[in-house]
Amino acid sequence: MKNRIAELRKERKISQSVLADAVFVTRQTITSIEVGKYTASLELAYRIANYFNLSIEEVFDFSDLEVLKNER
Amino acid sequence: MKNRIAELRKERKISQSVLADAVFVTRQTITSIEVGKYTASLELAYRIANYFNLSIEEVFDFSDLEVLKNER
DNA sequence: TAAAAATGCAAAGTTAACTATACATTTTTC
DNA sequence: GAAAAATGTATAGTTAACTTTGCATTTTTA
Repeated sequence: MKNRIAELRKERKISQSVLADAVFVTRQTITSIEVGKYTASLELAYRIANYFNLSIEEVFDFSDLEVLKNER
Repeated sequence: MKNRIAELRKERKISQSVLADAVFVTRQTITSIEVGKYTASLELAYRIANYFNLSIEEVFDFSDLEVLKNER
């Protein structure tokens, strides 16, 4: 799943380490999620969105799941 | 983490099985999430919220995480 | 331009989300 | 009131999120 984390970090000049500490995970976790190696948990997604004062839907891109929705 | 899934299901008279099928998980997964045995993944949270035409934040209760937010 | 900070990336280990199966109890429907 | 549907709960197994460690490269700062 795609997300805007790297983009939001750069806009606000926040390093991976600072974000990682703020949301209580390791830098490696932030990196992995940024590059799409895996998807954030719901709690982490919320913490990240909240850190940027955005909703989860504004940070994470669910458009690749819409297909399944339309298949219902 | 708390959520409004059982409540939303009952309002709309949708069984666990029907919801499970609609969001591509087993009934056991829905049950476990409803009773708080574990937290939904981000993708599943999105699918469930979307099924009810709500945002993730409207279905899942993150208030137990606010503490951490305020500690920043 | 050297030092410090930030990023990239990789691998092994742990934990939590989810599946599959199964059976007992409760609720709904006919 | 019997059958069918829905729910509760439990357990063993798989997969994916996340940690930990470590080191190499790039970018920033003094």
